[in-house]
Amino acid sequence: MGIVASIQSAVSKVLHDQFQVSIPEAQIAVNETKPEFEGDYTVVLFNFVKQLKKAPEQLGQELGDALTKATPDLFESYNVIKGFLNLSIADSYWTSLVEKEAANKLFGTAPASGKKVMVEYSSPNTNKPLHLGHLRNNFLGWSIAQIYKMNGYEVAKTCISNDRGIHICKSMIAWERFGNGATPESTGIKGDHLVGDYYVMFGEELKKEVAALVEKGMSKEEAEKSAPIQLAAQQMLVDWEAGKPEVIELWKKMNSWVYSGFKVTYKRIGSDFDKQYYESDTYLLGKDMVQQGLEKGVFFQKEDGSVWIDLTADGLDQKIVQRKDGTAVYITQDIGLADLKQKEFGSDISIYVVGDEQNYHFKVLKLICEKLGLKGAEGIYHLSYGMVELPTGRMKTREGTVVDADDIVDEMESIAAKLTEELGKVNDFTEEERKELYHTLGMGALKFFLLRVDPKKRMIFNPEESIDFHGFTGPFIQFSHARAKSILRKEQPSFSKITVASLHKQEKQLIIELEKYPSILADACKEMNPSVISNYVFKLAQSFNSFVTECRVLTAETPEQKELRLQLCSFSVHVISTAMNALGIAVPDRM
RNA sequence: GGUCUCAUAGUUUAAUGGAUAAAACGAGCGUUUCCUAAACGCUUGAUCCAAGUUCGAUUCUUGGUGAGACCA
Repeated sequence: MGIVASIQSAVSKVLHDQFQVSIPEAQIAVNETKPEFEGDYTVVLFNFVKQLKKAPEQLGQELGDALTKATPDLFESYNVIKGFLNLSIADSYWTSLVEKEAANKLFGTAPASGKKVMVEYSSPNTNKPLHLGHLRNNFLGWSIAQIYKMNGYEVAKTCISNDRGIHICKSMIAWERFGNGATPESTGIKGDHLVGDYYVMFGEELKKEVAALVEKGMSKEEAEKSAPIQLAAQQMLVDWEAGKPEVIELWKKMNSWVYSGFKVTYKRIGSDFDKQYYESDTYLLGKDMVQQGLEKGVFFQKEDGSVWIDLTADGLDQKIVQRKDGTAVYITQDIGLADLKQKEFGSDISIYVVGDEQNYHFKVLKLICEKLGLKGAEGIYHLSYGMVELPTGRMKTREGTVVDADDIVDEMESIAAKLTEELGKVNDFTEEERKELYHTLGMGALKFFLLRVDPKKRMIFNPEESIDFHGFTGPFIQFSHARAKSILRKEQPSFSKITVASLHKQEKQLIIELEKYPSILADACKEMNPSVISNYVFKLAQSFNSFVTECRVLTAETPEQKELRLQLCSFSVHVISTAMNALGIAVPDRM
C-alpha cells in the first residue's frame, strides 16, 4: 500500500474507532504538505468537521494525537494549522521502503489482471509520408499500450492502413501521367516520399486545370468537379472497386513502395504492431451490419432507400449509415472493423488513438455499436488528441507546410550530435556508439516534447525554434539517469539493511518521489494519459539531481550513509528507466 | 444554425474543490581542487470577463468574449 493510502486508511480507522463516524477512505483528502509548513503529508479536515460537530483545530489535535499513538512507526509528529493536519512521517518508514523496494525490478508494475486491451494507433493513409501530427499519434499509441502492459493488461497493438479510396487514386493517376516509370530505386527517393510527391503533383495539376476551366467561364466549384484529372481519379476508384487488373497492379506496386518507406520510419521511431488491418480488406465489412440493424429496429430506412440512425435522444443528430445507392459510408466500415476486432481478439477495452477532429465520429460509433448490441461496445474509448499546428495554423500538404517525420527525426539527431560533440564527454565512443547515442537523445527530446502535454490539448510547434535539450525535456531526464549510472559503475550497493540515524532533506525528498511511482503508473493508465508520467519522471529527475548535488555518494561520511545513497541511485535508475520506457524513450548509460 | 474542446507568468506546460497557484524556457545573480555544469541554488513574473454554488473555486454551474474542431 502506498503512503497516501496508508494515511487514508489510518485516518478512517481512527475516525471509526474513536469518533464513531465512518468516512470512506477515498473521501479523505491527503496532500503533500506545502514547503512552508512543517510536515510531509497533510489531511484536510474541513470535509468531516460537519459530521463530527467539532472545530477543525480541536479535531486536528485529537486526530493527530490518536494517529501518533496508534501508529508511531508511521507518524512521528504532527501540527495543526487552521483546518489542516500536517503529519511528519517517521524516517524509519522511508528507509524500510527503500530496503523493501530498491532492488525490486517489478516496483510500480501491477500483476497480470487477465484483462485485454486493444490499442489502435498510427493508422496512416498510404498516399503520403508521415508528418509531425502522425508522430504525436504514434508516440501516444505506443506509450498507452506500454502503460497498459505495465498495469497488468494483455495488450494488442493494431494499425489500420487506409490503403484505398480516392486519395490513393490521386497519387496513382499522377504517377501514371507524370511518373515516366519512376521508382524508389530509379530515383533514390524513399517510397512513401515518392508516392507523396505524386499526390502533391495531383493537387498542382488539378489547380491548373481548374484555373483553365474557370478562365472559360465555369464556376470554381463546378470546375473542381469536372476537371479531367479529377474525373480520371474517380474513374480509377471505380475501376479499383471493379478489380480491373492493371489498376490493382499499380495500386499494389505503389502501396508496396509506401510500406517499405513506412517500415524504415516505424523502426526509427519505435512503432510496432501486433496486428495489421487493411481498409482494402475491411471496407465492405459493415454492410451486413446495416441489415441486422434494420431488423433490430436500430436503423430506419428513408423513402429514397438510404439507411439512418436517429441519435437525437442521445443529444446527437440523425446519422446516415448507408447511402441511397447502397454504398457504405465511413462509419459503417468502422462498425464492421470493431466487430471483427472483437471477434479476433475479444478485448475488454478497445482504444482508438485518433485526432480530436473525429470526436463526434467516435461518439456516434460507440453509440451505434452499443445499440447494435455488439460485444465489447462499452469498452470502446476514443483516445482523442489535439492537432499539432504551426504558428501559421494547420499543416497543409498542398501548401508544403508539413513538418515531415523523417526530416524532424534527422534534425533532432543532428542537434543531439552537435550538442554532444560540443560537450566532448564521449570522445572515447566508437562511431557506432555515437550514432546510437545521438538517436537515443534526439528521439528522447522529440518524444518527450510531444508526450509531456495533456493529449487533449492541441499544441503549436514552431520549426524556427528547435526542440530544447535543457529543462523540462527528455535529455534532462536521460542526463540524470546517466549520472546515476556513472556512480554505480564505480560502486554498487550491497542491498544490506539501512541503518542511518536520520535522513538528509534531499534523501527524503527523493524517496518521497520514488514512492509515488506505482500510483502514477496506475493514474496514467486510468486517465489514458502519458503526460502524467512525463510530469512525474521530470520531477523525479529534478529530485535526483538535487540529491546528488547536495549529498556525496561515494565519499559519504559513513559506510551506512554510502550504502543508503548507493541504493537510492540504483532505485532511481530503475524508476527513471522504466518510467521513460513507458513513454517509449530509451535512456543511455553515458552521455 | 447545432454540438464539442480549449483559455493560467513574456513563452511552453502543472495543479483528486483546499493553505501564500507549481515548474521549465527567457532575463538577472551565484555555484566546478569534489561521483557528468545537458546540472544545482537564488531573484523576476500569471488564473479571459461576469454572476452563481461552497466555510473555501484555476477546478463545478450559467452567461459572455476569444481560438479551434465537428455535424447537415
